[in-house]
Amino acid sequence: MKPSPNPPTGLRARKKAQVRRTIQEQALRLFLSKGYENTTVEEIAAAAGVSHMTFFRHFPTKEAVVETDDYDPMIIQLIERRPPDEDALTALHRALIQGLEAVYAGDKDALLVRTRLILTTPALRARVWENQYATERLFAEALAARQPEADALRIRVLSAAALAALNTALALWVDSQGAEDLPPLVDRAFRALRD
Amino acid sequence: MKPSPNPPTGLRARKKAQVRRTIQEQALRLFLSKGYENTTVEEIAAAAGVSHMTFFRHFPTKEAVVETDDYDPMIIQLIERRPPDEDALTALHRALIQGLEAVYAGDKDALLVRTRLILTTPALRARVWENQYATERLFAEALAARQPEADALRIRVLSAAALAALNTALALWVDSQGAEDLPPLVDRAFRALRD
DNA sequence: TAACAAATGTTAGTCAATAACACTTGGAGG
DNA sequence: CCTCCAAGTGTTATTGACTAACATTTGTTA
Repeated sequence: MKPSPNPPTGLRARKKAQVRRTIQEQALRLFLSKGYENTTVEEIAAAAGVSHMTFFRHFPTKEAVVETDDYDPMIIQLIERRPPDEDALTALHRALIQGLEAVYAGDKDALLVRTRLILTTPALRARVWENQYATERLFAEALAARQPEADALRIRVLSAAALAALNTALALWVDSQGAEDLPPLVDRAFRALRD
Repeated sequence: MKPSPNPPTGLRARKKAQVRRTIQEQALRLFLSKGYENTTVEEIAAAAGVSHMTFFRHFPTKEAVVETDDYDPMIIQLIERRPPDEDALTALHRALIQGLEAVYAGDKDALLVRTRLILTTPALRARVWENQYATERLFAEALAARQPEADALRIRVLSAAALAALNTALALWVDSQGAEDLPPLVDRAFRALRD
């Protein structure tokens, strides 16, 4: 049994990753040009030069092809590293801002395009919120690890509220076509939460 | 052109309402006994003695059959009637509690069963959140009507956070099997929000 | 009671998703 | 280098949500 701490790098694995990337690119291109609902999985697969079965072997659902890479582990780490005397809401605020800066710096335009697509497509919005339900619980766990004394209801409410603040900031960012900068919007959203 | 301020009461309308009710009852019964995913629309329709087309003429999707009657208008009214000098978050808190008491008093057990079904079924959870996206905006509008001076971002964040608090309370209520009372949980959730 | 319209049924589709089975090809050991 | 295994893919068939077109039943209303 191999330890396999890092992914395989053989030709086979490279091909697989390439197919996955191609599917994702073609899907995004088609969604943006003719809309999510008007694009069939069959079309995406054809555009990527594979069969629809290959599509579903790489992505469990049509929605999954739009999903962001999972930022949760990064944010969780950032939360756990906040100073233990820091208020729970502040810790969430700072951790989210730190994580966001990293993503935002490299990806800004792509992030805007994809976020707009998601927020304007009901099926994709629903998918995102479903993910956030899980994220909320991870946040709550991370907060509990920091402060084992804390009230369970309180940290769950604050986790949910923090994600709500982030979502609102994202919505306004998309509304402004990216004219406003995202991190300041998130700051304002958290300040609104604090009264 | 008739004003039609109240629904028609003829035999036809009564039959239609009856069919709708029967479909909803049979659907809920089947969902609870064999699970949402394991129940097909065809089965529900057969149990209600209609064809699957009639099902879809009464409910746009399979998920819609579980949806609560729309409480939004009531809550909106309650928000708008809060004293104008009251803080936005407090207004949301009081309005939600008032609306909740009304629903809770009459419906408690049915509410618990249906809420549990929804929270344990991913497809239904997603549907609820999609609705809450709309509800959030209605709340924000109602708050803006009360206080035209208020910051748009702030009232949207607070609306989203209020719904997050309500959701968390509902989740804990379901977790406790209804042993805890819901209104106090909502109160605690809002207090957590206020720091 | 005749005529209209609302409600439902029948039938035939589309599309997402899954399953079963066959095929191609990279990778590891001899 | 060759062989064999398994990962990756293709083909085909099926289920289930949902839609469209058209026919049929059944209140309503004049």
